Amino acid sequence: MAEEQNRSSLSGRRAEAQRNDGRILDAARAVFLADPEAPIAKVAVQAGVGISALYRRYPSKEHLLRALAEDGLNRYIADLETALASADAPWDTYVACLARVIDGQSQALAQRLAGTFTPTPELSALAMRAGKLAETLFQRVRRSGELRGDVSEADVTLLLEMIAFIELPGADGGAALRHRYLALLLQALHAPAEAPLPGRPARQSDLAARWRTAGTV
Amino acid sequence: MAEEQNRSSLSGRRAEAQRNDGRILDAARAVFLADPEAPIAKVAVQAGVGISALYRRYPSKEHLLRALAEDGLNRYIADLETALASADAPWDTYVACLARVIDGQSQALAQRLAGTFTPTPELSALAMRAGKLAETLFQRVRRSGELRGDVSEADVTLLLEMIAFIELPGADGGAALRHRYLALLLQALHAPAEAPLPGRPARQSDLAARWRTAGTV
DNA sequence: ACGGAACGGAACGCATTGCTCCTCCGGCAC
DNA sequence: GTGCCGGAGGAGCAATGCGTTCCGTTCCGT
Repeated sequence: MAEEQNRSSLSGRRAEAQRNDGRILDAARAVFLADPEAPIAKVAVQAGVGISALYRRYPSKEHLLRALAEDGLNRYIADLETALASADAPWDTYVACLARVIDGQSQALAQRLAGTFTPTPELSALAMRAGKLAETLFQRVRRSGELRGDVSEADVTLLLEMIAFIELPGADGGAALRHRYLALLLQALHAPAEAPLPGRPARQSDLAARWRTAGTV
Repeated sequence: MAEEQNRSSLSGRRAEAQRNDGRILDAARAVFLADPEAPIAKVAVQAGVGISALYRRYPSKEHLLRALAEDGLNRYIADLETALASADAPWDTYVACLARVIDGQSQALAQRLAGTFTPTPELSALAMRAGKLAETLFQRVRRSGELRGDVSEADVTLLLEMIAFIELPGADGGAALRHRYLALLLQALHAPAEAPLPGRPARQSDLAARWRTAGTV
């Protein structure tokens, strides 16, 4: 049974199928970013395809969500690796990286998807890898001395999530404002501090505790 | 302490009814703050009453939501009026007021309730009144010169909403962190600015445009 | 020309939810 | 004590929305 026809040069129906592949993921990203509990039909409409085109690729809604999460994590990891590979000043690199993360909304996606599906070991591994990279990057900035001393990495994570919540109707959906408020926050995070912050820094364990609160009874 | 049962404290069934009155609103606030689309049964459970006790007071879910919104707006207005009546320095007054607003979560409540019910003229009037008060307070701070010049009132509103999104499982639900991040933001908002912010300030019309985004196509 | 891959979208069954309604309980007048 | 009545509890109903399946259609590839 030698029926290998997986050539990269596809045409006609095959080409449409391949195009749809990407369109469906893009549509899913847009739809579930706007409403994490959106019905699957909305994704199909946004992608401009029928429902069956969707089910041909993903056996269930959960599989689609998992694919989306994996995609988002990979983008996030790519941003982190770019920053880690940069030879510029740590602080400038960090600022640029955070801006890219905010733009890509990978953080927002991960956060909104939390609890809508059960993670696979593969996804957990990806998440752990991303966490390690983020920590390395953070430590580098910390050692550079340009970050105020009384904020933790978990603090920055929460602040980023916070910014990702900003959403406005309109052409850019509030992207410009997200950058604006990121810049504002970064000025406050830049050493030296005007005054110490009240309360205790957030801890990583505070963040981890949230990955289970979705639909439990 | 003597059990000061006033005239209003009626005996038996009547007393229970009156207690339930407050418990239901408190329960509704907690439940709908956690999940704006929670079923009404959840409120009943949280309040420790049956469903009929709830329907005896509010003819429908929408009425309950409206009552909750009105309650939240009134708390918000009370905070603003307290600040406006204060004789302290404008900046300090403002800081204290924002802290109270963040604590009361009235902003978060209003935001999460948006779109779940159709507002009555009375509610709109209350909202307008709150808006006027907030603007007056903001202008006073602006004239005091202690606020960096390149942020608008809508910017502050969005930043407050942003902070209100911070939510963590645990005893205080993240209240301490909300104060922490409010303090951080206020340091960045305090004049003089380290560097001008990118982008344009948010406009009131940007905010107003969101009060309709519930079920748009 | 024909087999079948990919598609669109109606239809199905299930889960959830707002609300109603019947039953029961406890205080109060007599 | 006894019967009445306001109030509470919670099962049940009807409606709605959802994920998934299924079937008829289109059109590429041979």
